[in-house]
Amino acid sequence: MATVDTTLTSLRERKKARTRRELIDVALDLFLRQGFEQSTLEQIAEEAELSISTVLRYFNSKSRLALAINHDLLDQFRARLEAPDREIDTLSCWRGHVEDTVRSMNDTPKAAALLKMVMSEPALVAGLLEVRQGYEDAIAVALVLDATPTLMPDVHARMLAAMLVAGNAAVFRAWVAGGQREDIRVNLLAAVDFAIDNFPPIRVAKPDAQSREGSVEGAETR
Amino acid sequence: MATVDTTLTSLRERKKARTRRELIDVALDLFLRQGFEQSTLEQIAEEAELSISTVLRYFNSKSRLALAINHDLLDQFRARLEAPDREIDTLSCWRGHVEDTVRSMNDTPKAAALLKMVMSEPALVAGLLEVRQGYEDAIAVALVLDATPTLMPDVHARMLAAMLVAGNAAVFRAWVAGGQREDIRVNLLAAVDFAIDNFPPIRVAKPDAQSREGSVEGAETR
DNA sequence: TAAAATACTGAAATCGCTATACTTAGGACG
DNA sequence: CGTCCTAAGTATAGCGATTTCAGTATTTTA
Repeated sequence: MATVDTTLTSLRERKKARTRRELIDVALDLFLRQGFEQSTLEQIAEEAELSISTVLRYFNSKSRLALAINHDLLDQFRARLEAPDREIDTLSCWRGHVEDTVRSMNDTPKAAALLKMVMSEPALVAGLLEVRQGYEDAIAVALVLDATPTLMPDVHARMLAAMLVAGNAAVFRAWVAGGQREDIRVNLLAAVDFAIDNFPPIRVAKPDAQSREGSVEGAETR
Repeated sequence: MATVDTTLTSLRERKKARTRRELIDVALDLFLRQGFEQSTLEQIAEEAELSISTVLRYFNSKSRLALAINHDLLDQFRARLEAPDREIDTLSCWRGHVEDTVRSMNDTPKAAALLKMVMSEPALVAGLLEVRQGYEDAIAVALVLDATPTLMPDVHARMLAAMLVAGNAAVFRAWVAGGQREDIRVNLLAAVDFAIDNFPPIRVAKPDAQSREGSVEGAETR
Protein backbone atom coordinates (compact mmCIF):
# COMPACT_ATOMS: atom_id res chain seq x y z
CA MET A 1 0.00 0.00 0.00
CA ALA A 2 0.93 3.64 0.46
CA THR A 3 3.34 5.52 -1.76
CA VAL A 4 0.92 5.91 -4.59
CA ASP A 5 2.58 5.18 -7.92
CA THR A 6 6.35 5.38 -7.96
CA THR A 7 6.40 5.11 -11.73
CA LEU A 8 8.23 1.85 -11.51
CA THR A 9 9.61 0.91 -8.10
CA SER A 10 9.55 1.70 -4.46
CA LEU A 11 11.51 4.31 -2.59
CA ARG A 12 14.39 2.08 -1.64
CA GLU A 13 14.95 1.03 -5.24
CA ARG A 14 14.65 4.56 -6.56
CA LYS A 15 17.08 5.83 -3.99
CA LYS A 16 19.50 3.09 -4.86
CA ALA A 17 19.28 3.83 -8.55
CA ARG A 18 19.79 7.51 -7.93
CA THR A 19 22.90 7.14 -5.80
CA ARG A 20 24.22 4.69 -8.35
CA ARG A 21 23.82 7.27 -11.08
CA GLU A 22 25.31 10.00 -8.95
CA LEU A 23 28.21 7.80 -7.99
CA ILE A 24 28.98 7.08 -11.63
CA ASP A 25 28.76 10.75 -12.51
CA VAL A 26 31.04 11.85 -9.74
CA ALA A 27 33.55 9.11 -10.37
CA LEU A 28 33.75 9.56 -14.13
CA ASP A 29 34.19 13.29 -13.74
CA LEU A 30 36.94 12.71 -11.27
CA PHE A 31 38.64 10.22 -13.56
CA LEU A 32 38.43 12.62 -16.46
CA ARG A 33 39.78 15.40 -14.33
CA GLN A 34 42.81 13.73 -12.77
CA GLY A 35 43.12 10.34 -14.36
CA PHE A 36 42.09 6.87 -13.25
CA GLU A 37 45.18 5.81 -11.36
CA GLN A 38 45.43 9.15 -9.64
CA SER A 39 41.93 8.97 -8.22
CA THR A 40 41.67 6.94 -5.05
CA LEU A 41 38.59 5.23 -3.73
CA GLU A 42 38.82 7.48 -0.73
CA GLN A 43 38.54 10.53 -2.95
CA ILE A 44 35.64 9.08 -4.88
CA ALA A 45 33.80 8.17 -1.72
CA GLU A 46 34.46 11.65 -0.42
CA GLU A 47 33.05 13.44 -3.45
CA ALA A 48 30.09 11.11 -3.68
CA GLU A 49 29.40 11.58 0.02
CA LEU A 50 29.51 7.88 0.66
CA SER A 51 31.80 5.56 2.54
CA ILE A 52 34.36 3.48 0.72
CA SER A 53 32.48 0.38 1.81
CA THR A 54 29.37 1.59 0.09
CA VAL A 55 31.16 2.52 -3.10
CA LEU A 56 32.54 -0.99 -3.23
CA ARG A 57 29.13 -2.47 -2.62
CA TYR A 58 27.81 -0.70 -5.69
CA PHE A 59 30.76 -1.62 -7.86
CA ASN A 60 32.97 -4.41 -6.79
CA SER A 61 36.09 -2.76 -8.09
CA LYS A 62 37.40 0.61 -9.08
CA SER A 63 37.80 -0.34 -12.73
CA ARG A 64 34.32 -1.75 -12.78
CA LEU A 65 33.12 1.67 -11.74
CA ALA A 66 35.06 3.29 -14.55
CA LEU A 67 33.52 0.85 -17.03
CA ALA A 68 30.00 1.11 -15.64
CA ILE A 69 28.61 2.52 -18.86
CA ASN A 70 30.18 -0.19 -20.96
CA HIS A 71 28.80 -2.90 -18.75
CA ASP A 72 25.39 -1.29 -18.78
CA LEU A 73 25.39 -1.28 -22.56
CA LEU A 74 26.36 -4.92 -22.59
CA ASP A 75 23.50 -5.69 -20.25
CA GLN A 76 21.12 -3.85 -22.54
CA PHE A 77 22.30 -5.93 -25.45
CA ARG A 78 21.90 -9.14 -23.51
CA ALA A 79 18.40 -8.12 -22.54
CA ARG A 80 17.61 -7.41 -26.16
CA LEU A 81 18.75 -10.89 -27.12
CA GLU A 82 16.97 -12.62 -24.30
CA ALA A 83 13.69 -10.78 -24.69
CA PRO A 84 11.05 -13.51 -24.73
CA ASP A 85 9.13 -11.77 -27.49
CA ARG A 86 11.95 -10.98 -29.83
CA GLU A 87 11.27 -11.53 -33.51
CA ILE A 88 14.53 -10.31 -34.97
CA ASP A 89 17.49 -12.54 -35.62
CA THR A 90 20.68 -12.25 -33.65
CA LEU A 91 22.63 -10.35 -36.26
CA SER A 92 19.94 -7.72 -36.62
CA CYS A 93 19.88 -7.36 -32.86
CA TRP A 94 23.55 -6.61 -32.96
CA ARG A 95 23.07 -4.17 -35.77
CA GLY A 96 20.37 -2.41 -33.81
CA HIS A 97 22.48 -2.30 -30.73
CA VAL A 98 25.35 -0.74 -32.63
CA GLU A 99 23.06 1.91 -34.02
CA ASP A 100 21.64 2.71 -30.61
CA THR A 101 25.09 2.94 -29.14
CA VAL A 102 26.24 5.43 -31.73
CA ARG A 103 23.13 7.47 -31.19
CA SER A 104 23.54 7.62 -27.41
CA MET A 105 27.20 8.38 -27.97
CA ASN A 106 26.34 11.39 -30.05
CA ASP A 107 24.16 12.66 -27.24
CA THR A 108 26.89 12.31 -24.67
CA PRO A 109 29.64 14.84 -25.20
CA LYS A 110 31.91 13.20 -22.67
CA ALA A 111 31.75 9.89 -24.49
CA ALA A 112 34.81 10.38 -26.66
CA ALA A 113 36.94 11.77 -23.87
CA LEU A 114 35.86 8.89 -21.71
CA LEU A 115 36.77 6.28 -24.29
CA LYS A 116 40.12 7.91 -24.83
CA MET A 117 40.77 7.81 -21.11
CA VAL A 118 39.75 4.17 -20.85
CA MET A 119 41.92 3.18 -23.79
CA SER A 120 44.98 4.83 -22.34
CA GLU A 121 44.81 3.21 -18.94
CA PRO A 122 46.16 -0.36 -19.02
CA ALA A 123 43.92 -1.60 -16.25
CA LEU A 124 40.87 -0.30 -18.07
CA VAL A 125 41.93 -1.68 -21.42
CA ALA A 126 41.94 -5.10 -19.82
CA GLY A 127 38.46 -4.42 -18.48
CA LEU A 128 37.33 -3.39 -21.91
CA LEU A 129 38.51 -6.69 -23.29
CA GLU A 130 36.29 -8.46 -20.81
CA VAL A 131 33.33 -6.46 -22.00
CA ARG A 132 34.22 -7.31 -25.56
CA GLN A 133 34.36 -10.96 -24.63
CA GLY A 134 30.95 -10.56 -23.07
CA TYR A 135 29.57 -9.39 -26.40
CA GLU A 136 31.25 -12.23 -28.24
CA ASP A 137 29.83 -14.78 -25.88
CA ALA A 138 26.35 -13.34 -26.06
CA ILE A 139 26.36 -13.23 -29.84
CA ALA A 140 27.88 -16.66 -30.25
CA VAL A 141 25.43 -18.32 -27.89
CA ALA A 142 22.49 -16.58 -29.52
CA LEU A 143 23.67 -17.55 -32.98
CA VAL A 144 23.83 -21.20 -32.06
CA LEU A 145 20.41 -21.12 -30.42
CA ASP A 146 19.14 -19.20 -33.44
CA ALA A 147 19.66 -22.42 -35.33
CA THR A 148 22.64 -22.10 -37.56
CA PRO A 149 23.84 -25.55 -38.47
CA THR A 150 27.45 -25.82 -39.54
CA LEU A 151 30.06 -28.48 -39.11
CA MET A 152 31.57 -26.73 -36.12
CA PRO A 153 28.68 -24.66 -34.79
CA ASP A 154 30.35 -23.24 -31.76
CA VAL A 155 33.64 -22.43 -33.45
CA HIS A 156 32.04 -20.83 -36.46
CA ALA A 157 29.57 -18.86 -34.40
CA ARG A 158 32.40 -17.54 -32.29
CA MET A 159 34.36 -16.61 -35.37
CA LEU A 160 31.56 -14.51 -36.71
CA ALA A 161 30.97 -12.98 -33.32
CA ALA A 162 34.64 -12.12 -33.02
CA MET A 163 34.60 -10.57 -36.46
CA LEU A 164 31.67 -8.36 -35.56
CA VAL A 165 33.04 -7.23 -32.24
CA ALA A 166 36.57 -6.70 -33.53
CA GLY A 167 35.33 -4.66 -36.45
CA ASN A 168 33.39 -2.53 -34.07
CA ALA A 169 36.35 -2.00 -31.82
CA ALA A 170 38.56 -1.08 -34.76
CA VAL A 171 36.16 1.56 -36.00
CA PHE A 172 35.79 3.01 -32.52
CA ARG A 173 39.53 3.10 -32.09
CA ALA A 174 39.88 5.04 -35.31
CA TRP A 175 37.05 7.32 -34.29
CA VAL A 176 38.69 8.17 -30.98
CA ALA A 177 42.12 8.59 -32.55
CA GLY A 178 40.99 11.33 -34.91
CA GLY A 179 38.17 13.37 -33.50
CA GLN A 180 35.92 12.20 -36.32
CA ARG A 181 32.27 12.77 -35.66
CA GLU A 182 30.21 11.99 -38.68
CA ASP A 183 31.50 8.97 -40.53
CA ILE A 184 31.53 6.72 -37.51
CA ARG A 185 27.96 5.63 -37.94
CA VAL A 186 28.48 4.75 -41.57
CA ASN A 187 31.72 2.91 -40.93
CA LEU A 188 30.27 1.02 -38.01
CA LEU A 189 27.34 -0.25 -39.99
CA ALA A 190 29.48 -0.95 -43.02
CA ALA A 191 31.66 -3.17 -40.87
CA VAL A 192 28.65 -5.03 -39.52
CA ASP A 193 27.21 -5.58 -42.97
CA PHE A 194 30.55 -6.66 -44.31
CA ALA A 195 30.84 -9.36 -41.69
CA ILE A 196 27.31 -10.55 -42.23
CA ASP A 197 27.64 -10.61 -45.99
CA ASN A 198 30.89 -12.48 -46.07
CA PHE A 199 30.43 -15.22 -43.55
CA PRO A 200 29.19 -18.17 -45.60
CA PRO A 201 28.04 -20.72 -43.04
CA ILE A 202 25.67 -18.31 -41.34
CA ARG A 203 23.09 -16.65 -43.50
CA VAL A 204 20.22 -14.64 -42.16
CA ALA A 205 17.63 -12.28 -43.46
CA LYS A 206 18.70 -8.71 -42.95
CA PRO A 207 16.63 -5.61 -42.30
CA ASP A 208 17.63 -4.35 -45.76
CA ALA A 209 17.12 -0.75 -46.89
CA GLN A 210 15.71 1.43 -44.15
CA SER A 211 19.07 2.50 -42.77
CA ARG A 212 21.65 1.03 -45.06
CA GLU A 213 22.06 3.97 -47.38
CA GLY A 214 25.50 4.54 -45.92
CA SER A 215 26.96 1.14 -46.66
CA VAL A 216 30.32 2.02 -48.11
CA GLU A 217 31.40 -1.55 -48.37
CA GLY A 218 30.60 -4.13 -51.00
CA ALA A 219 27.24 -5.14 -49.66
CA GLU A 220 25.79 -7.38 -52.32
CA THR A 221 23.74 -9.76 -50.24
CA ARG A 222 24.69 -12.37 -52.81
CA MET B 1 87.39 -13.09 -23.48
CA ALA B 2 87.70 -16.27 -21.48
CA THR B 3 84.75 -18.50 -20.62
CA VAL B 4 85.17 -20.60 -23.74
CA ASP B 5 81.86 -21.15 -25.49
CA THR B 6 78.80 -20.90 -23.32
CA THR B 7 76.61 -22.15 -26.12
CA LEU B 8 74.96 -18.82 -26.28
CA THR B 9 75.65 -16.37 -23.48
CA SER B 10 77.77 -15.66 -20.50
CA LEU B 11 77.37 -16.93 -16.97
CA ARG B 12 75.32 -14.01 -15.77
CA GLU B 13 72.80 -14.44 -18.53
CA ARG B 14 72.65 -18.19 -18.14
CA LYS B 15 72.08 -17.84 -14.43
CA LYS B 16 69.32 -15.36 -15.03
CA ALA B 17 67.63 -17.60 -17.54
CA ARG B 18 67.92 -20.54 -15.20
CA THR B 19 66.36 -18.81 -12.19
CA ARG B 20 63.65 -17.52 -14.48
CA ARG B 21 62.82 -21.05 -15.56
CA GLU B 22 62.98 -22.33 -12.01
CA LEU B 23 60.78 -19.52 -10.82
CA ILE B 24 58.16 -20.33 -13.41
CA ASP B 25 58.32 -24.01 -12.54
CA VAL B 26 57.94 -23.44 -8.84
CA ALA B 27 55.17 -20.91 -9.24
CA LEU B 28 53.11 -22.92 -11.70
CA ASP B 29 53.38 -26.00 -9.52
CA LEU B 30 52.26 -23.98 -6.56
CA PHE B 31 49.34 -22.53 -8.49
CA LEU B 32 48.30 -25.98 -9.66
CA ARG B 33 48.59 -27.29 -6.14
CA GLN B 34 46.64 -24.68 -4.20
CA GLY B 35 45.16 -22.34 -6.73
CA PHE B 36 46.21 -18.94 -7.99
CA GLU B 37 44.43 -16.73 -5.49
CA GLN B 38 45.51 -18.87 -2.60
CA SER B 39 49.19 -18.59 -3.44
CA THR B 40 50.79 -15.41 -2.16
CA LEU B 41 53.90 -13.77 -3.54
CA GLU B 42 55.51 -14.45 -0.21
CA GLN B 43 54.96 -18.16 -0.61
CA ILE B 44 56.25 -18.17 -4.16
CA ALA B 45 59.36 -16.27 -3.18
CA GLU B 46 59.84 -18.67 -0.32
CA GLU B 47 59.67 -21.80 -2.46
CA ALA B 48 61.79 -20.29 -5.19
CA GLU B 49 64.35 -19.23 -2.60
CA LEU B 50 64.20 -15.65 -3.72
CA SER B 51 62.99 -12.42 -2.21
CA ILE B 52 59.64 -10.98 -3.19
CA SER B 53 61.48 -8.05 -4.72
CA THR B 54 63.34 -10.35 -7.05
CA VAL B 55 60.26 -12.28 -8.05
CA LEU B 56 58.66 -9.00 -9.00
CA ARG B 57 61.70 -7.95 -10.96
CA TYR B 58 61.37 -11.05 -13.10
CA PHE B 59 57.63 -10.73 -13.60
CA ASN B 60 55.97 -7.45 -12.96
CA SER B 61 52.84 -9.01 -11.58
CA LYS B 62 51.59 -12.23 -10.13
CA SER B 63 49.26 -12.93 -13.01
CA ARG B 64 52.02 -12.21 -15.47
CA LEU B 65 53.96 -14.98 -13.80
CA ALA B 66 51.05 -17.34 -14.14
CA LEU B 67 50.78 -16.49 -17.82
CA ALA B 68 54.51 -16.59 -18.50
CA ILE B 69 54.19 -19.44 -20.96
CA ASN B 70 51.44 -17.73 -22.89
CA HIS B 71 53.42 -14.53 -23.16
CA ASP B 72 56.50 -16.44 -24.24
CA LEU B 73 54.52 -18.10 -27.01
CA LEU B 74 53.23 -14.73 -28.12
CA ASP B 75 56.77 -13.41 -28.22
CA GLN B 76 57.82 -16.36 -30.33
CA PHE B 77 55.05 -15.61 -32.77
CA ARG B 78 56.00 -11.97 -32.96
CA ALA B 79 59.59 -12.92 -33.61
CA ARG B 80 58.47 -15.24 -36.36
CA LEU B 81 56.57 -12.42 -38.01
CA GLU B 82 59.31 -9.87 -37.62
CA ALA B 83 62.12 -12.13 -38.79
CA PRO B 84 63.98 -10.06 -41.38
CA ASP B 85 64.39 -13.08 -43.63
CA ARG B 86 60.88 -14.41 -43.54
CA GLU B 87 59.50 -15.62 -46.85
CA ILE B 88 56.17 -16.90 -45.70
CA ASP B 89 53.02 -14.81 -45.63
CA THR B 90 51.36 -13.78 -42.41
CA LEU B 91 48.62 -16.37 -42.48
CA SER B 92 51.05 -19.22 -42.98
CA CYS B 93 53.09 -17.89 -40.10
CA TRP B 94 50.02 -18.13 -37.95
CA ARG B 95 49.30 -21.60 -39.18
CA GLY B 96 52.82 -22.65 -38.38
CA HIS B 97 52.62 -21.12 -34.95
CA VAL B 98 49.41 -22.96 -34.20
CA GLU B 99 50.98 -26.23 -35.25
CA ASP B 100 54.03 -25.65 -33.12
CA THR B 101 51.90 -24.73 -30.15
CA VAL B 102 49.90 -27.93 -30.37
CA ARG B 103 53.05 -29.93 -30.67
CA SER B 104 54.66 -28.38 -27.61
CA MET B 105 51.38 -28.79 -25.81
CA ASN B 106 51.41 -32.51 -26.45
CA ASP B 107 54.87 -32.72 -24.93
CA THR B 108 53.87 -30.89 -21.78
CA PRO B 109 51.59 -33.00 -19.62
CA LYS B 110 50.75 -30.13 -17.34
CA ALA B 111 49.53 -28.01 -20.24
CA ALA B 112 45.87 -28.98 -20.03
CA ALA B 113 45.69 -28.69 -16.26
CA LEU B 114 47.35 -25.33 -16.51
CA LEU B 115 44.94 -24.03 -19.10
CA LYS B 116 42.02 -25.26 -17.05
CA MET B 117 43.38 -23.44 -14.02
CA VAL B 118 43.91 -20.24 -15.97
CA MET B 119 40.46 -20.35 -17.44
CA SER B 120 38.80 -20.76 -14.07
CA GLU B 121 40.52 -17.85 -12.39
CA PRO B 122 38.89 -14.52 -13.34
CA ALA B 123 42.08 -12.52 -13.00
CA LEU B 124 43.88 -14.90 -15.32
CA VAL B 125 41.07 -15.00 -17.84
CA ALA B 126 41.46 -11.26 -18.16
CA GLY B 127 45.16 -11.75 -18.66
CA LEU B 128 44.50 -14.32 -21.32
CA LEU B 129 42.35 -11.82 -23.17
CA GLU B 130 45.29 -9.46 -23.25
CA VAL B 131 47.45 -12.15 -24.77
CA ARG B 132 44.74 -12.83 -27.31
CA GLN B 133 44.64 -9.16 -28.14
CA GLY B 134 48.38 -9.31 -28.58
CA TYR B 135 47.98 -11.98 -31.23
CA GLU B 136 45.24 -10.04 -32.96
CA ASP B 137 47.33 -6.91 -33.08
CA ALA B 138 50.37 -8.74 -34.39
CA ILE B 139 48.41 -10.49 -37.10
CA ALA B 140 46.48 -7.40 -38.13
CA VAL B 141 49.55 -5.23 -38.39
CA ALA B 142 51.41 -7.87 -40.33
CA LEU B 143 48.49 -8.38 -42.69
CA VAL B 144 48.36 -4.71 -43.54
CA LEU B 145 52.11 -4.52 -44.07
CA ASP B 146 51.88 -7.71 -46.10
CA ALA B 147 50.03 -5.63 -48.64
CA THR B 148 46.39 -6.48 -48.57
CA PRO B 149 44.43 -3.67 -50.16
CA THR B 150 40.80 -3.40 -49.19
CA LEU B 151 38.45 -0.52 -48.69
CA MET B 152 38.96 -0.54 -44.95
CA PRO B 153 42.37 -2.15 -44.54
CA ASP B 154 42.70 -1.89 -40.83
CA VAL B 155 39.17 -2.91 -40.02
CA HIS B 156 39.18 -5.88 -42.35
CA ALA B 157 42.60 -7.03 -41.26
CA ARG B 158 41.45 -6.93 -37.68
CA MET B 159 38.34 -8.85 -38.51
CA LEU B 160 40.29 -11.67 -40.05
CA ALA B 161 42.75 -11.63 -37.17
CA ALA B 162 39.90 -11.78 -34.68
CA MET B 163 38.37 -14.67 -36.55
CA LEU B 164 41.59 -16.63 -36.43
CA VAL B 165 42.28 -15.99 -32.78
CA ALA B 166 38.71 -16.56 -31.67
CA GLY B 167 38.50 -19.82 -33.58
CA ASN B 168 41.65 -20.93 -31.90
CA ALA B 169 40.37 -20.04 -28.47
CA ALA B 170 37.10 -21.84 -29.10
CA VAL B 171 38.82 -25.05 -30.10
CA PHE B 172 41.12 -24.88 -27.10
CA ARG B 173 38.18 -24.28 -24.82
CA ALA B 174 36.48 -27.36 -26.16
CA TRP B 175 39.68 -29.33 -25.86
CA VAL B 176 40.10 -28.41 -22.22
CA ALA B 177 36.45 -29.02 -21.42
CA GLY B 178 36.53 -32.64 -22.54
CA GLY B 179 39.92 -34.20 -22.07
CA GLN B 180 40.21 -34.70 -25.80
CA ARG B 181 43.70 -35.43 -26.94
CA GLU B 182 43.76 -36.27 -30.59
CA ASP B 183 41.31 -34.20 -32.54
CA ILE B 184 42.59 -30.89 -31.34
CA ARG B 185 45.26 -30.61 -33.96
CA VAL B 186 42.81 -31.36 -36.74
CA ASN B 187 40.19 -28.98 -35.41
CA LEU B 188 42.67 -26.24 -34.83
CA LEU B 189 43.99 -26.35 -38.35
CA ALA B 190 40.52 -26.77 -39.79
CA ALA B 191 39.52 -23.57 -38.06
CA VAL B 192 42.52 -21.73 -39.44
CA ASP B 193 41.88 -22.94 -42.96
CA PHE B 194 38.24 -22.12 -42.69
CA ALA B 195 39.00 -18.53 -41.79
CA ILE B 196 41.54 -18.17 -44.55
CA ASP B 197 39.30 -19.74 -47.14
CA ASN B 198 36.28 -17.66 -46.33
CA PHE B 199 37.62 -14.18 -45.94
CA PRO B 200 37.20 -12.61 -49.37
CA PRO B 201 39.19 -9.38 -49.23
CA ILE B 202 42.37 -11.10 -48.16
CA ARG B 203 43.63 -13.91 -50.32
CA VAL B 204 47.02 -15.48 -49.93
CA ALA B 205 48.82 -18.53 -51.21
CA LYS B 206 48.62 -21.33 -48.70
CA PRO B 207 51.10 -24.09 -47.93
CA ASP B 208 48.63 -26.60 -49.35
CA ALA B 209 48.93 -30.35 -48.87
CA GLN B 210 51.78 -31.28 -46.55
CA SER B 211 49.75 -31.19 -43.36
CA ARG B 212 46.21 -30.50 -44.40
CA GLU B 213 45.04 -34.09 -44.65
CA GLY B 214 42.99 -33.50 -41.54
CA SER B 215 40.92 -30.59 -42.77
CA VAL B 216 37.44 -31.54 -41.70
CA GLU B 217 35.99 -28.32 -42.91
CA GLY B 218 34.98 -27.33 -46.37
CA ALA B 219 38.39 -26.31 -47.58
CA GLU B 220 37.95 -25.76 -51.27
CA THR B 221 40.57 -23.13 -51.90
CA ARG B 222 38.27 -21.76 -54.55
C1' DT C 1 4.48 0.87 15.87
C1' DA C 2 7.48 -3.35 16.37
C1' DA C 3 10.05 -6.67 13.91
C1' DA C 4 12.34 -8.24 9.74
C1' DA C 5 14.97 -6.98 5.94
C1' DT C 6 18.16 -4.38 3.75
C1' DA C 7 21.29 -0.41 3.13
C1' DC C 8 25.14 2.06 5.08
C1' DT C 9 29.19 2.68 7.84
C1' DG C 10 33.72 1.95 10.37
C1' DA C 11 37.62 -0.47 11.52
C1' DA C 12 41.01 -3.96 10.89
C1' DA C 13 43.62 -6.99 8.27
C1' DT C 14 45.58 -8.93 3.93
C1' DC C 15 47.90 -8.58 -0.11
C1' DG C 16 49.73 -6.91 -4.43
C1' DC C 17 52.78 -3.64 -5.97
C1' DT C 18 56.04 0.64 -6.00
C1' DA C 19 60.00 3.18 -4.57
C1' DT C 20 64.34 3.36 -2.71
C1' DA C 21 68.60 2.61 -0.82
C1' DC C 22 71.78 -1.04 0.23
C1' DT C 23 74.56 -5.47 -0.48
C1' DT C 24 76.57 -9.00 -3.31
C1' DA C 25 78.34 -11.32 -7.38
C1' DG C 26 80.09 -11.30 -12.38
C1' DG C 27 83.09 -9.37 -15.68
C1' DA C 28 86.49 -5.95 -17.72
C1' DC C 29 91.09 -4.37 -17.31
C1' DG C 30 95.41 -2.84 -15.48
C1' DC D 1 95.55 -10.69 -8.45
C1' DG D 2 93.26 -6.44 -7.18
C1' DT D 3 90.26 -2.54 -8.56
C1' DC D 4 86.26 -0.83 -10.35
C1' DC D 5 81.85 -1.00 -12.89
C1' DT D 6 77.57 -3.02 -13.75
C1' DA D 7 73.73 -5.72 -12.97
C1' DA D 8 71.38 -9.03 -9.79
C1' DG D 9 69.54 -9.69 -5.50
C1' DT D 10 67.65 -7.94 -0.92
C1' DA D 11 65.42 -5.33 2.92
C1' DT D 12 62.35 -1.84 4.31
C1' DA D 13 58.68 1.31 4.22
C1' DG D 14 54.40 2.46 2.56
C1' DC D 15 50.24 3.21 -0.51
C1' DG D 16 45.96 1.74 -1.92
C1' DA D 17 42.54 -1.76 -3.40
C1' DT D 18 39.78 -5.25 -1.63
C1' DT D 19 37.68 -8.44 2.04
C1' DT D 20 35.53 -9.34 6.33
C1' DC D 21 32.78 -8.39 9.88
C1' DA D 22 30.39 -6.26 13.45
C1' DG D 23 27.51 -2.50 14.40
C1' DT D 24 24.10 1.38 13.06
C1' DA D 25 20.41 3.50 10.37
C1' DT D 26 16.60 3.30 7.33
C1' DT D 27 12.53 0.91 4.72
C1' DT D 28 9.29 -2.35 4.50
C1' DT D 29 5.87 -4.98 6.17
C1' DA D 30 2.82 -7.05 9.23
